[in-house]
Amino acid sequence: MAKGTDDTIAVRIGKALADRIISGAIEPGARLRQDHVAEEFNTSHVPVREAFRRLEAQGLAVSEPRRGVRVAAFDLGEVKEVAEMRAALEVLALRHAAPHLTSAILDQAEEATKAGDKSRDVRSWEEANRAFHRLILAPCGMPRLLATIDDLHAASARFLFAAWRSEWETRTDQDHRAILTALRRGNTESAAATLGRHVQWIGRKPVRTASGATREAFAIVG
Amino acid sequence: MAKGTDDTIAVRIGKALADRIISGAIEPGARLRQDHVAEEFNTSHVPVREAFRRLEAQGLAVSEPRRGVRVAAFDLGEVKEVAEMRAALEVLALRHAAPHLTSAILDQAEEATKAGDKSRDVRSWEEANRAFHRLILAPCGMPRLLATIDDLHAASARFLFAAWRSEWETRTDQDHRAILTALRRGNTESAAATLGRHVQWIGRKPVRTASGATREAFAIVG
DNA sequence: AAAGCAAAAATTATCTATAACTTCGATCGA
DNA sequence: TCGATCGAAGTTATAGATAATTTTTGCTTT
Repeated sequence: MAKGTDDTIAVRIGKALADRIISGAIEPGARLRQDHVAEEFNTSHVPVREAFRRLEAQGLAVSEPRRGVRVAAFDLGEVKEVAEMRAALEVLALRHAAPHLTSAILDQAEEATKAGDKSRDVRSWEEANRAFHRLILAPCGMPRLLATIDDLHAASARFLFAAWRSEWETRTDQDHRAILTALRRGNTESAAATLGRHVQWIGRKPVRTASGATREAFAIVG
Repeated sequence: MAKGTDDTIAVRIGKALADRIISGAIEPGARLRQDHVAEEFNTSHVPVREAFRRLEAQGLAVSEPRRGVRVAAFDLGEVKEVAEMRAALEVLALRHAAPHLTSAILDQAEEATKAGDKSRDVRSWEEANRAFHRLILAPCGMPRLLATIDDLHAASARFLFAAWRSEWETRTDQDHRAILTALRRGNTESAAATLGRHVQWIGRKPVRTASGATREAFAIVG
């Protein structure tokens, strides 16, 4: 992944912090102190503050005036919300992308699906899954829509990593295959319907908490 | 409208600039120079830069590293894109809001519709229209969805003001009435379908350019 | 003239310094 | 002992200064 050595320090810090928040390296609710972050990245706090504004817009951090910014908390409600927004927007994107999909693109998407099925950890599964979605949606040529979907994918990944912190069992993704088959046949509506259902599937999984009790964890698995 | 005297200078500048960009007071493509803005608002450029990041996230400005930020340009393609995103997301919001709609809310929405029909200028029509949509969608209780819709409304308003800079003819909004009637009857699907069509209606209007020629202007009118 | 180049001016991005506000803890009084 | 108040430490927000880059301008050359 290009680390973008040419973009501004603020952007670099923003990406680094986003990565940590998504991966769960920083806990929801944790305070992000500008001087500390600045010191870590060997900068002043000015670019750090700009990075915070970006994270805020992505919904990864929340800021209260004069009281600093913290990593955004989330709950089942937000997981559902993101799932439904993704369903609505990805279906829209797919309808516009479909006429521009080539068999080369669909082959790449199939490769991504296979890579996902082979993944032994969440992180690489998420990467493959995201690649699949991006491949079949990007040809829609709607930049604003794609940017919004990207932010939603970032949120989804966060939910996923929070629930499946370490354990992951390989599974074959039938939905992806069904979507590709429909697209190859030119049956856009069927592909869109499957995609819409697919991204709203919310996986559940019992998780041990620090106190030893078990609770249910939720995440979008698609 | 609350000017939010308690929020940070960066937020205040962001709102003020957003207002100017939306109203067309600053042309698409115009450069936003941080020192000039800072001087105008009697501040340093640090909060100005933070405001720029916000505008960037909203899609109202674009920034190139080391080369400053300019007011975002837009074309018919983006108007269509925003219209379709609004259709997808507002329909989603309405489906969730419908069970929580009270007749008090619907009465307020009807008032907003009447205010829109009476409006003699674009600005007040836009305000009434936005109020209508917000009233019937807010009860969905999905903050992320509502925030995204708000940004799309800002973009819509910009397109509208660009096309209908001054002239405006009053018109009665049958769609709004049909939506309210369906909602009062508890027919959510019918209301959603009408809303989805409604926000995708793109108005066209001949406009004289500076060079004297006429071109077509486009905007979402709903 | 037109194109290319170079120095000057303007502008962005960052750093250091300062002021204002919050938070936390200790002390005092009921 | 509990609660409130005051003060110190920590943190955020903004200002002012500096370095680096881009844009502009004017000159030179073809």
